[in-house]
Formats: sequence, structure tokens, C-alpha cells
Amino acid sequence: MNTQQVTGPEWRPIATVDVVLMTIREERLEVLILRRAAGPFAGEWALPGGYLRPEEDMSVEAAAERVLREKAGLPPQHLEQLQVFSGPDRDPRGWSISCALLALVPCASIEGAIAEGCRLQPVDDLLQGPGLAFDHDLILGEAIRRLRGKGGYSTLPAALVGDEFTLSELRGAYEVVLGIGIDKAVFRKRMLDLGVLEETGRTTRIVPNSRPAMTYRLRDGVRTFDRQVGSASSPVRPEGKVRYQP
Amino acid sequence: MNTQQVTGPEWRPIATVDVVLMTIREERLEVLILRRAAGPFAGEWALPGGYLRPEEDMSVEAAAERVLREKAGLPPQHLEQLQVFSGPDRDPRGWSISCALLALVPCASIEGAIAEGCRLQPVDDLLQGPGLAFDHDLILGEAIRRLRGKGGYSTLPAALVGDEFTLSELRGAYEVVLGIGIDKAVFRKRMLDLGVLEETGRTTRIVPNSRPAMTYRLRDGVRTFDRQVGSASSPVRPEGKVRYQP
DNA sequence: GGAATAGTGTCTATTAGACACTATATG
DNA sequence: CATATAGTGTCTAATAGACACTATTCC
Repeated sequence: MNTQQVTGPEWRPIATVDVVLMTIREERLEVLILRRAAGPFAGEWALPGGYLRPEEDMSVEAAAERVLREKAGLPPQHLEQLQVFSGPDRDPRGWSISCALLALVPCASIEGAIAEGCRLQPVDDLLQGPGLAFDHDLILGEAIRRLRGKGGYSTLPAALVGDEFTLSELRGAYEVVLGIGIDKAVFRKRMLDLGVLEETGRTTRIVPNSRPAMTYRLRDGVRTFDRQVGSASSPVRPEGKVRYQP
Repeated sequence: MNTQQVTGPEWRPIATVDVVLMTIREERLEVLILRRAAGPFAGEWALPGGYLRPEEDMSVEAAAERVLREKAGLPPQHLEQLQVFSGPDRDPRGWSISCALLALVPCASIEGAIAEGCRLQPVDDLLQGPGLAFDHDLILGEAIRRLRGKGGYSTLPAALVGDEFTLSELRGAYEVVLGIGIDKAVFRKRMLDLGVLEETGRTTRIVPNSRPAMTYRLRDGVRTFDRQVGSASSPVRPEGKVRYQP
């Protein structure tokens, strides 16, 4: 316990950020974790995080971006606050408040830039495994819930593909996030009718021996829809699978 | 500035909670505000809030409930985290982190219990007015955005009516939150088909000289739907207005 | 019966979903 | 030509929305 813990306005809690960086690799949702070098839970796997620094960080978002720069060498495609986790017992060093943030990136932008001691782990494996340090399993669970929930009625999954993408790639991201198959014609009509995309004018071929596809970019930032994309009743179609590293 | 602000792990920011307590009164959305007695912005209107207290508060949610007990004498019907506001400049006392929370209550449960120096103010008036202390206008704006956004596809507005309510009362809450008129037949079918309500078996009459209505309660906590309730194209129907204090 | 609100039935325009079909590239 | 994916057209079942209609209470 920490001797700084006295009651009154001069008392202050430990303040940190924890970042859930998610990406799609090989058609699976993966999370960046690292083996803690020091401090509590040294040697165990945990989410990247750290203390707030008054001189460097202008906000919790800035602190999260600093952490990600150190661990994955990148600014994320999308970063949003997830939830505050707080209390006297979640950190053995004392009463703490941690702002958890969800970061999304296309896989291609971090592979190779991942720092020593870090790795990408499929979320499904992680939910079974021996568990993360602190209350990070709880934080991870909340991140997955948020992504799955918000992913169905927003352009959030677009942050998991590159700036420029084909409709098949985008659909693949939605399918991985939502865990369902989505009919390509329905998806195409929905996305284009929503007006959240714009053509780049360029085409790409996803695989050889096939027709090239138009590429698109997001017209704006993340937007929300008033209806869910796809449905749980859609069968998972074989064509639904799309390669992200052709 | 505070001399505690030195770089390094022993440094800690000011940590507070700010609560946006919303309710519906006279068919308008209202917010609890108070005139600051001391400290920065003394004499100005602000959202209720306060320091985290290590001995009393087990979490930010508990701190928010304590603040609400002091100012409005109640545990809220619904309490959820909104967003963290943080940075070196938002509080003149130094680098601060504030967890903003959204609290919803039926109006009847707080009228009379509101503490000295506090008042309920319609949100629309507040958005025009001279503005709140700190960055509380920003926090209020985020609270309204959250309520309007989430209100359309969840049972969140139910927290603004009593535990037991008629479908007309509930529909009225949705109409106030969303700012649209909702057809009563459509609303009835949607809500009952969703299976989020259960009959209490008791009936109430909203006004004299009319047929009594069945009352319902929420089957669970807040649930989300995959489709928006109502639509912007619905005309505001005269019958849509419902009295909350008959 | 009159007034007021609760609750139901019906029609229609829209659309999600399913799926067949055409188009365009490579080899 | 075959192959593989992009992109389009069509049909259907489901339903949101509009609105008329019936039901139940108090006066």
C-alpha cells in the first residue's frame, strides 16, 4: 500500500491508461499484448498501458497514442475511449483509476513494427487462456463487446482495413467483427446507399485470375447507421472469406 | 498550479467525477445543476461533481452515487459512464482527469429531495445560456448525444419513467428523448414483440374519464435492439404527448 | 350518451435477404 | 477456353408506418 493514500482533497489516485489494440489477421480478431518486464505482475501477459505523464500527455487519448507509439510504432486508425476501471483493489499499488481505450488498425500497418516483448494474439485463444494481469481480462471483454456491438451499426470495422479498400475487404472485416456471413449484394447495396463511402477511381485485384475491384475510402469519420448491417440468420457463405494479405 | 505536479510515476493527476443527472419534467429533458459555493468558478453554475475519496468510494460509479445522494437524495434509476475528460487546462488547479457519468431518474423520485443550491434546468435553455463552469458544457453536450443516440435502439428511456409504467408513458419518454413523434400502434407492437417488457397485471388511468391502461415493467436492465425505434419521418402526433404528473 | 385514452386490425410502400445471372480480369 | 471474383437484377417474405376502427372507463 501507498503512504500517499490519505483522505481529503490533497489525496490523488494512481492514474493510468490501458490500450486494447485490435486488428484482423488471417480472418481472426487479434489483440496486442506484452509480457510485463517490471512492476506488479512482472513476467505475466498484459495489455499495453502506462502512467499518465503531465508534461507529455495532453489527454488520456494522447497518453494512449504515446503507449502505442512505443509498443507498435504507429498512430492507430481509430482510437476511442472504452471505459474507466477503478477501485482500491485492481492495482496492488493502491487505489487506481485506469482509462481503457480501444484502438483499431489494419494489420499491415503494424506487422514488423511490433516492439520486443509484444505480440498479437487471437482474442478467442485469449479468452480461454490463463488470463491477463490486473483486470485486463475484464477490459478485453469490454473491448470485444464494444466492437461487436458498435460494429453492426457503424463504419467502425472500416478502421480494420486500409484507407483504401474493396467492398469485399470491407465486408470481410464486418464478417470477422460480427461473426456472421453477409450476403455480398445486400452488403454492397447497404453500404453504397448509406453514402458513407466514396470511390477512389482506382481498382485492385484481390487475387490473380479474376476481375479487379473498385476501391473505396470512408467519406468521413466513423458514422453510425439506424439499422444493423447483416443479420444473425445469414448463413456463412463460402465466398464471404477474403484474404487480407494476398 | 500545484506543487505536486512533478514528472514521474510518483506524480498523480487531480481525479474527479462529474454527473449529468437527467430527467423528464413537463415533457422536456432537464438536467440537475448547482451553483458552486467555493473553489474555482465559485458562484457559477456547474454539474454536480467532486473528488474521488479513497475510503468511501469503491469506484467512480460509487463516487457518482455519493455525489447524487448529497445533491438529490437518491440512487439513480440508471447510471453509466459517459466519457473521461482530461488534460492540463480544463481545471485551473492543474492536470486533471474527470470521469463523466450519465444518470437517469424519473422526475417524481427527486422533486422535493433536491438540495439547496441545486435546480433542474431544461437542456434546451442550458445550451443557449451563459454556459456552465469548467468544460461542463462539453460534458453536457456529450450526455445529450449519448442519450439521443442510445435512446433510439435501447430501453434507456425507460429509466426516465417509474419502475411501473404504461406504454403511453414509455412512448412519451422515447418521444422526448428522440424529439420525434412515434405512432402508438407501431410503438406498442415493437416494444411487445421485442420481449423486453412484462405486464404487472395492474392497470392505471392516466387521466380521468378514460380507459385505464395496463402497466408494465422492464424485464431486465437496459437492453439494446438492432433497429431504431420510430423514425424521423414520423409526424409529431397530437396524441403523442403524455402527462407525467396528472 | 359524451369525452378521453387504451388497444387492435388492415393496408401499403419499403426493403432485407436469398440467389441467379452477367461482367471482367488472368492464364 | 477455364477460373475466379466483381458487380447487377429479380423475386419474396417481413415489417415499419399510417390510420381507421373498436374497447373501456368516468362523468
